[in-house]
Amino acid sequence: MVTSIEPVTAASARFQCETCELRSHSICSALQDEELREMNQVVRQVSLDAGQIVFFETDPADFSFNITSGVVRLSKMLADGRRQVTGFLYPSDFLGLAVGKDYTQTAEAITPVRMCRFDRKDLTRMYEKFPKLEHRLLEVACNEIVSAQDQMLLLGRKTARERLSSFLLNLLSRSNLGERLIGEIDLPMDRADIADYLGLTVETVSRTFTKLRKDGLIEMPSKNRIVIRDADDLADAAENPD
Amino acid sequence: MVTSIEPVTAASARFQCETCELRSHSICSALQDEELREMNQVVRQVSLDAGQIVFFETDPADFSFNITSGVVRLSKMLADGRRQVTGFLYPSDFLGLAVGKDYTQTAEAITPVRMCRFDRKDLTRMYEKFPKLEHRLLEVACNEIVSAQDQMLLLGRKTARERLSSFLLNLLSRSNLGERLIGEIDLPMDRADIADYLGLTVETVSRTFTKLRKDGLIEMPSKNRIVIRDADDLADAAENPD
DNA sequence: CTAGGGCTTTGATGCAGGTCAAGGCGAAAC
DNA sequence: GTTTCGCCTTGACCTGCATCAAAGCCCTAG
Repeated sequence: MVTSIEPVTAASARFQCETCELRSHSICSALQDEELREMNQVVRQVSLDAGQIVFFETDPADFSFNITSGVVRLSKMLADGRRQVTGFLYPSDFLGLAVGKDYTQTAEAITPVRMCRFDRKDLTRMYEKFPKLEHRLLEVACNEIVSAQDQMLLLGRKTARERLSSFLLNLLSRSNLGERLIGEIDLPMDRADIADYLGLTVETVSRTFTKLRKDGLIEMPSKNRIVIRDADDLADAAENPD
Repeated sequence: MVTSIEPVTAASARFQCETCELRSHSICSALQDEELREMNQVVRQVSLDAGQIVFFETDPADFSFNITSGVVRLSKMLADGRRQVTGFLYPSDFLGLAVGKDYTQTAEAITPVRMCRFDRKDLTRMYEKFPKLEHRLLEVACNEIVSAQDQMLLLGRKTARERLSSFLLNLLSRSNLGERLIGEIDLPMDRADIADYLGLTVETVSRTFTKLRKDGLIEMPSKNRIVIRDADDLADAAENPD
């Protein structure tokens, strides 16, 4: 559950959005200064500690969020405890596209997280006023569909080695938004999260990390730190069984 | 490739949309009579034979479609031929949400198919004129995201038996749009399509059909015809390993 | 500095589903 | 009717990943 909800005064909030460095990446990029100011009227800053739930998969879907810092894990569970992680959200990612009455997955902070929270009713009013916003959101939704399809291919047809390689490459491109790809990435999630994201077990994930390391494709300065020696080689590994 | 593209005269087209029985299910439900008439100016009816490609996964994404009859299979391939079927589209389904320059998957008719084809440029103009249309499309996109997540859970964590049971239940609910669930469904796709959709092999799909039949969960009057004896029992099978 | 606990890795073994190989079966062609 | 051909099913065997079990490795608390 949400720990701290700090209402933002009109003045400070306005200031914040205008100077927000994520503005060009997030859905806010659809809005002009003037329009953004209006968004500010309905946004609240929210902070979560690592491990806290943003929402649970049957909660009424009252809010949407824009991650401003930290990482959020999305997942679905079966009654017997089997879990599928459906995604990891980073700063500038939008959370809560759901169209129905309730959320269909659980969102949990895996690091300390800050985000902008919107009441979905307010957001609906914003859509009507600024169709550009809805257009942008459709764009976001389409991108999500495309990655979901990639993930289906991964889960349905790829080997453990291909899965982990694909995953690392994804993280690499996301962690360097717009910049050139430097070869080092940080893993804020633990092995169980990775396993549940890739449809594997922790043991297989661990063994596969070891193999990639022994094959010289990656280095592991620490458990949560991966250096990619050659992104092209890893891209091969991501699409060739073995 | 598209075989027959029949331009529709303004008069006949107008008539068609107004009396289209799928109107309330498709994206057209967002539009009033007057607005729909305008959509008609930019739509073309397209017919395909079974087996024909609608578009290929690297083609420029110039068109979007509304299926009016038949079934379309969506899929992605790896270089070595492994294939993941990402979905089956039925009448009233929208095809071509892609946001990028190119399609990211292949669409192929698996039965004779008819659809309404839109030039994406025209569609963009329509969005601007009728924001309701874009709103509706966002709704469609969100639904697609939700099913994609269900499919990830299926591919990542379910057993063969659970996968096939889930699949049959999905078909059951889709093939009876809005009506009560009668227990019989038609399988327009072959075993290879099902296998590639569920992340299995044809052999496993076949064996699993046999098991479900022997367990009394389904009957198979013919290869492409399935009778669901008890939807609740099948729903159990869809979420319990074994 | 040492002990404890939670992650991660590694090893040994098992099994669900893949692979390989025959048959079956129904529809279309002749 | 009978041949053929493409799909589907079944059987025998194999394997990649899961499962079960036991160390290792931090990190934190005392």
